[in-house]
Amino acid sequence: MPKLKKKFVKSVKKPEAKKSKPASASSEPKAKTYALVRGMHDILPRDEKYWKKCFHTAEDLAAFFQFGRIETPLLEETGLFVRSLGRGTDVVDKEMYAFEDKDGSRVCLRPEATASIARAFINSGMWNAPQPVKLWYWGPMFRHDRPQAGRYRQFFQAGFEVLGMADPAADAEIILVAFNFYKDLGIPVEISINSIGSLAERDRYKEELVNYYRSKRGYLCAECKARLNRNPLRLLDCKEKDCQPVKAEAPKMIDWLGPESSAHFTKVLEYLDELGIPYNLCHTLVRGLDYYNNTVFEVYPALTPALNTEGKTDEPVVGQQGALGGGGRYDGLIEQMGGRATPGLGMALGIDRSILAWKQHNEANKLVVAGNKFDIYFAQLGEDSKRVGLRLLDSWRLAGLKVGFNFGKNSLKSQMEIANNLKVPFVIILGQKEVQDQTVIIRDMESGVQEVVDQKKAEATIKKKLEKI
RNA sequence: GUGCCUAUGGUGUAACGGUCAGCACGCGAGUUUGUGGUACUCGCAGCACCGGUUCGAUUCCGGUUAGGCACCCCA
Repeated sequence: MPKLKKKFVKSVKKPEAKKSKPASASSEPKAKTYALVRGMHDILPRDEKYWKKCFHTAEDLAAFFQFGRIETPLLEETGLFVRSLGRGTDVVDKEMYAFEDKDGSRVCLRPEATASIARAFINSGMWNAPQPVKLWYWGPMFRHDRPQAGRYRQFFQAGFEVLGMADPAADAEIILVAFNFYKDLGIPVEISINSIGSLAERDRYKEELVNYYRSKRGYLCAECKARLNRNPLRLLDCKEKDCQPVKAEAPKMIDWLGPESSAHFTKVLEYLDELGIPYNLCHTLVRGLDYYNNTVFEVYPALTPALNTEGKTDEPVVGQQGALGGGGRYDGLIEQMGGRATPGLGMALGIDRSILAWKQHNEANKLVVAGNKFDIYFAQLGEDSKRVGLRLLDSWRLAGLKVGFNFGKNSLKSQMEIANNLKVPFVIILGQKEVQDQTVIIRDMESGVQEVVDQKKAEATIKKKLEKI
């Protein structure tokens, strides 16, 4: 019987409820909604704590290592990247958001920032500044790649560049900054490092590599056969099983370094040893941008131990294909871009990816990143207490207190609930009575003890109480 | 850009060729007209889109879009 009743009530109620709603769905078609443009993503408040922490970590590192902040435009002349990154690189050939501006000039959204920084260095005569010039940046980059987890068409990079310093100490310093970024965030990473020598050395090595691979042509996958002509260095990237033995025996770049490059690389590694930064010598690490020489490195998330404890099959860890960050030396870039010959190097950290890896690491290890913390919560009752309360809130803001509040709530109960969820130690309550008496109630959330305090003394009282915790 | 997989409320998920698409979290209101962590009640919110098969499709098929995986490349 009760069932029937319920049914009956519902069937009567529902249509009525629909009618009473402000002329909606039934009568008028819903307005069109817009989806995100492919490869774009919103960074939502729920992720704010991660982004904030990343930014502050980068900012703090920049401050300590004395990098000055630089922000270059998102829009640059297309030629800037064609010249610096090099024709034939995927970034330039396939992934640029390039278009014609209204005056017919060819512009594009920056796919990376190093080229812009080289331009800015030259444009603003930074070679006259005390050397080295150390710069850092934070901002979105654009590449028209196929989106995947941690791979967006608009993505954020934090980058650090050192211009005007050839000393291998600079290489070590840059790697140290990258390493510290992850260390400070608590993301375990591995550094892969290699030296690709000078242009001439690299050319000689390429020749040798091609010769070697030609002799093994029969064992190679189709893709590698194509790479042999198109981009020999990429042969070293091949993941095809059959090519692995060939790869293992392949000549190594470091054996083809001249004495200068070799000494430079050795010193970089010595620095890293001294710093205790773990690294993997990676003979197959070559980078996709033309401007690099000598030291190149990449940062990878250290594989978290698989979740095999509960009989789970070792599924691949998702979204960990790419490097979190990477960089290297580019001694020829400034000159190539029309400036005075200036050595340089830098690296970029992929923030979106790093946060993804960070979240995965936290999830695997049951770690939680703290969000906003409040010292106190302010609960109000009635219009008068909102009016007075807002004034009090603002005075507490000036006093440096972090106060939670929600004037959209009218019941004390719901405000207490919020305060409880925020885990604040104290709640300040202001009702009609307190407005008249010019007092407030201070409630200790743990003990439940409340005291009435003069409004003028509230700030001092709260501060004292907070100190005791 | 190539190949493959996936698509259920804001989130995580369940079920089904056919009576109101279930649950949890969340959010809102209340039980308590000035007091939190529990409990209960009520409410909010969904079958991505377009087409086909069918008496009937959220379920089957095709396409689109989006997401994911591998490749490619890189951050």
